[in-house]
Amino acid sequence: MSLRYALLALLTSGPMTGYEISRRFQSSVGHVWHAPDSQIYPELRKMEAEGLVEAETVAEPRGEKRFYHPTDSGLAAFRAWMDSPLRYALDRDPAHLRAAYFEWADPAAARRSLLDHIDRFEDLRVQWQEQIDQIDDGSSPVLARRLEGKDADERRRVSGYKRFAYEGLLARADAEIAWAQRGLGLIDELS
Amino acid sequence: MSLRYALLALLTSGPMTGYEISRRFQSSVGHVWHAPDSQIYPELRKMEAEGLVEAETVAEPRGEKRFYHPTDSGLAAFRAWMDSPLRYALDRDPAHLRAAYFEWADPAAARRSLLDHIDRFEDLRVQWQEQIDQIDDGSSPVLARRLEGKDADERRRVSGYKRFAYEGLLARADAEIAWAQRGLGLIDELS
DNA sequence: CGGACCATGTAAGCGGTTACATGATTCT
DNA sequence: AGAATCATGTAACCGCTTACATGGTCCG
Repeated sequence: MSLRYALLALLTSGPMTGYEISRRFQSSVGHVWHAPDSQIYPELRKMEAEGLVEAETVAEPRGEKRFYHPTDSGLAAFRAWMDSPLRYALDRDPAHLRAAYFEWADPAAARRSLLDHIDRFEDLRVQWQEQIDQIDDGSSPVLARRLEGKDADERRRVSGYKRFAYEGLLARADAEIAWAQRGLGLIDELS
Repeated sequence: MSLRYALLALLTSGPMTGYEISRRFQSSVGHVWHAPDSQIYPELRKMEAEGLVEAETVAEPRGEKRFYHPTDSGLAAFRAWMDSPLRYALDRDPAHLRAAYFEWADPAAARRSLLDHIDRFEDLRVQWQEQIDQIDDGSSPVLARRLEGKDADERRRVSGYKRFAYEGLLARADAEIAWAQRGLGLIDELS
């Protein structure tokens, strides 16, 4: 149910075609709310049908393009969601589930699970750090558009919250890596 | 797809009736893989149909009870899962999604989101700490049954991995709380 | 001319959520 | 007698995954 809010969040940075949405989604808000194209396009249509977004057709050198933007009611829905209580997903964590029963795994396989865990979060860590660097040096196109025509205070707010979100992810990655590394030691100790 | 492995994990501690499974699930493996009764009972039937678990009917003072236990093929499936690569869920994190766009929220609502986040993880922290305490003082019935008839080395392994899993969750809770608290400061600073 | 990128999806299926439903037994 | 716990689900729905599909355009 948050997909539409993720899409609205993206569209508050400016009008975009469906394709731009799908690409920019991956490189920005998709880091906190993943969605494949096969979900994005149908959801956009539903949102259009419900009047949350609108497409404006603009003539282009060849063909024409449809630029989506949030409607007033879309912005209102987004703000209402921002002010509503959060709905958390229930805990479902395959890595910790498995770790709790490592006595049933081959020690080598248990080690592999933890090494995969470390790899995964190191990869994510790099991606998230890149996002933070882009926020800091202004090289994110979505954010740059979002900051256009804003005063210094608003810019600080907008960038500050993006940075804050990614810092949280980074801290999580560090915690996961540290945990998995402790686990490697534990396996050696116990097997 | 991990539900069945969570159920098998639970059943490796000893035979149980459906009802015992559903209760004990909540208080043990359910902490890392949540599932409601409405999912557990049908899944058990499917697993029975596929020969992963078997129920033994035992006469009781009044009526009779069906005690489920994993079959050899169930244990093999569980071990195979333990040794297979993990499948991670894609990132979908409503709290971080929202935090990244706090400039669209009323500052009071943003604060409330973060305070809810802190509450949630403090509650979870308490639950997880209780689990760790129960592991340490032997007061977890599921774990106690699991340790029956095992030698000291095996006991250390079984308890050690359970503890390790919960420690990871605890560290995560701490990180989430610290993050949200930083966020409260940030909101004050920026608004 | 061929490969990367632009552009936009459909369809089947499943895992999970939510709401609802029922009746027996044990405890106070 | 009434509440809590035992005991076991069904049904509708939906968000999401996976696999597949198609054709245009730009660049080297």
